[in-house]
Amino acid sequence: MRQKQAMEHTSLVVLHLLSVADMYGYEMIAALEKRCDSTFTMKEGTLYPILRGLENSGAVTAYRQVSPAGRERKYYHLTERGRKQLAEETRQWRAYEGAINAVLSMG
Amino acid sequence: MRQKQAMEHTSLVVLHLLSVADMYGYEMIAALEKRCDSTFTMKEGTLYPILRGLENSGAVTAYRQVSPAGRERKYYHLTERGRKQLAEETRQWRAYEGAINAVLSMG
DNA sequence: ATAATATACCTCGAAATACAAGGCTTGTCA
DNA sequence: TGACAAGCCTTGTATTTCGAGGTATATTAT
Repeated sequence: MRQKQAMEHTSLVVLHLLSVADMYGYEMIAALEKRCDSTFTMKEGTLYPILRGLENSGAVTAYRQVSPAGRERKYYHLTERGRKQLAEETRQWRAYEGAINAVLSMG
Repeated sequence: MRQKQAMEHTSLVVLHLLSVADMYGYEMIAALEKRCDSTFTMKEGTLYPILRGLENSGAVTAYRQVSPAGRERKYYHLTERGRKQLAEETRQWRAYEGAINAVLSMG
């Protein structure tokens, strides 16, 4: 049975995070966990393939940087193309949300 | 490529429709199309397996009835168990919606 | 010094979901 | 008669997510 916690709109969320600041994978997972009060948790097995896809499609670029602590991190940066994709996915989310709520308000 | 119109929360929507009135499959598709202004369209290949699952799990019961026009229709009726499932799925939808919007309001 | 834990990245395979594309039957209308 | 709408259904495929691993380095506890 698939988890009910399923993320479903992963790329939208990832793109939005990167519109705020460049981030690395592990950081995104922590940021999400905090921001949505553990309503869902993005799993690494979900995130990293998504990031690779976004990189391949040109929505993000990546660069490696060593933290003060000495660990290497892979930062992702949103491109102009990525911003357009974010705008489009946000629009689609609003439409989807509105449609579900329209149905739920029936009766 | 999977459609962007994906329904994702099919059972929630179906359960809610049936909380308003007993309905048959074809009718649900038309009702949804109308209610959410064609934002998404539930496909038959999606709906009928869902209905079968809900029936198997006891969330709905089904009965056949012949319309005035003479065509046979399979009506679905929401059970008490189905109402509980609807309440739970609605709660989860609200949480999910809130969490996504919390992330989108960052920055 | 050594063990354990946290940070940080990644991959593979299984399970779930939705849809396209069909099929079947009966009724209506030209 | 033929075409189309109503109405139900199934199979195969593509996609998505996640569980469960693996690897490596730095910190902390023992």
